Amino acid sequence: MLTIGQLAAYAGVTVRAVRHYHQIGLLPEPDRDASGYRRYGTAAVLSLIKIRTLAAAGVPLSHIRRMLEADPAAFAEAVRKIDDDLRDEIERLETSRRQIAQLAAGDSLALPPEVAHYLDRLRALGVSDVMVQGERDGWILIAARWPDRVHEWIPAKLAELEDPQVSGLYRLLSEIFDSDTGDDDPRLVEVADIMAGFADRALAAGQTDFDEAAQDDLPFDLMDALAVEADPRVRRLQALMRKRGWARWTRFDRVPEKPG
Amino acid sequence: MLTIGQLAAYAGVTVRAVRHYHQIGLLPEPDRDASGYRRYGTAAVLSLIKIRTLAAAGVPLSHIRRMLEADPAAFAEAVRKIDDDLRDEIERLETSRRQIAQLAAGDSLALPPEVAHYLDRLRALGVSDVMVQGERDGWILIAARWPDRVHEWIPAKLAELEDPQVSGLYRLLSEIFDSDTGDDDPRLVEVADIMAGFADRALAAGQTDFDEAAQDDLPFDLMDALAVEADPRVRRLQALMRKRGWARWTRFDRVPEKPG
DNA sequence: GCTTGACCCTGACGCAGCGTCAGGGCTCCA
DNA sequence: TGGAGCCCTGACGCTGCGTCAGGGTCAAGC
Repeated sequence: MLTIGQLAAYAGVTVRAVRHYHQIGLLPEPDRDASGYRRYGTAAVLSLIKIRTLAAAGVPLSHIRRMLEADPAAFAEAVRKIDDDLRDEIERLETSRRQIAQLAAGDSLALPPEVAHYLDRLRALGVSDVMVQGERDGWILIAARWPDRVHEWIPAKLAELEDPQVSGLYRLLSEIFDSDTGDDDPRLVEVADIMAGFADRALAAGQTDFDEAAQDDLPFDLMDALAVEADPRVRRLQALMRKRGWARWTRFDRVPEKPG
Repeated sequence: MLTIGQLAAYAGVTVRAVRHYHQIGLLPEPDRDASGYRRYGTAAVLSLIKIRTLAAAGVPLSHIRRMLEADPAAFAEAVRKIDDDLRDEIERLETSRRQIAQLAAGDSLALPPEVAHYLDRLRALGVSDVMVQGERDGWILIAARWPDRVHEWIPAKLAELEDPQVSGLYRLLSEIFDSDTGDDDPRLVEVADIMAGFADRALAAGQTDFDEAAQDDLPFDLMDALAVEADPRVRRLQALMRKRGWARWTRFDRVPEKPG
């Protein structure tokens, strides 16, 4: 006859676990000896080993109870379900691991790798760190809203960067935001003119690279707010754009709003 | 400005989760509007998306807090550790899954597949179901004690079964246990003579197939008890073996005890 | 102006599977 | 005879929220 400590050691579990199994009725309470100690026989050892085996495989204790008293067919069925759950869980963890791996580089926290590449390209074109960080935050908002569509949009954005006018615009914005001027900086008007030009041309070409998904205004509202928080002169830019017939600021070079 | 519901929906978490993050200080409490509702800005959206990304990867919330305020080097280090943990966890689950797969067949619950094969061989030799089940339970005890060594011992046991005397002994035992005789069944003496013969020969040949590991008596004590519980006539067999100089019953054909 | 439904608030308990005291008794060995 | 190392019960703690309970608020339609 074994004590609870010997039983637990034999089965490779803790004493506390055995008592827990008693408490929830998974393992029957054995008889006590003269001093009130629990004493276990072989049946308990075998049961406990089976319980440990299933529990180690991640089977919930409530299922284990049912499995141990089930007939072979029901048992096999339960095993199949557990195996399916395990497969799903492994898959989930592997997905997490891939995301975590990308996350190692600072930029890609919560961002797919294509976006990180796009940000690198911006940096290479001479866009300032502050602006790249703003772009990154914007893409985090986009990726959270349309995680599956980012990989469609990024190539178009990368292609746009090949246009010297576009990259020039980004650099010009960088310079403005890096400088300490006020709302009266004349370069703001210059920027608005360029941007309105892009937007007009895109509209004429029927170009809608953020397409129907962009019906949802919220992400763009947030991005506008983000931009204003990053630099208050953006508010002036928004006003200038409105005067030129464009409602939002962040969406201007993505999907044109109907002028008005 | 977003309400808590809008914020949660945007980040893909529940409202309750957001409130929980406030409670543990992971996400700062925002300002309230006139009616006491929480109102969130873009910073909260970005934070929450990052938190969700890390949490979905299984990072404990307590770590997330530290990570979000860590410098890039410490962050990268933390990410590496998380990745290691994920790898270990995946490994563990895959091991579980392999065990679970074996467990689909009734016999192999808590048993390695070689043992299941050994049990099948016993059945094929005409050993009764009851005896095979007894053997199975014995091997569960063995496998729990020396999980790494079972695969060394099983081939020797399989080889022994090739000896017609051994398989004959198993069948004889099967017949006895299947019949309804008492302690005076003369076949018990026959069995004891055969077993003692095996034990003597094994001792002479210096054969110790359970070797030093078997210093630990407990598993064999349990197996003896198991056998007695399965059939009380085993007690008679034990007595007969003792008269022939062998202390235990279940270990007789595994490692010979020093006669005494 | 009033209702209705969908939000929001705080506070509190529940869940799984034990770990970990606290405060006591038993046993065995030197 | 004393101390180490077992055993006992009872109770709280941990994670990451889900889920009431018992309220107030807001926007829309009547």
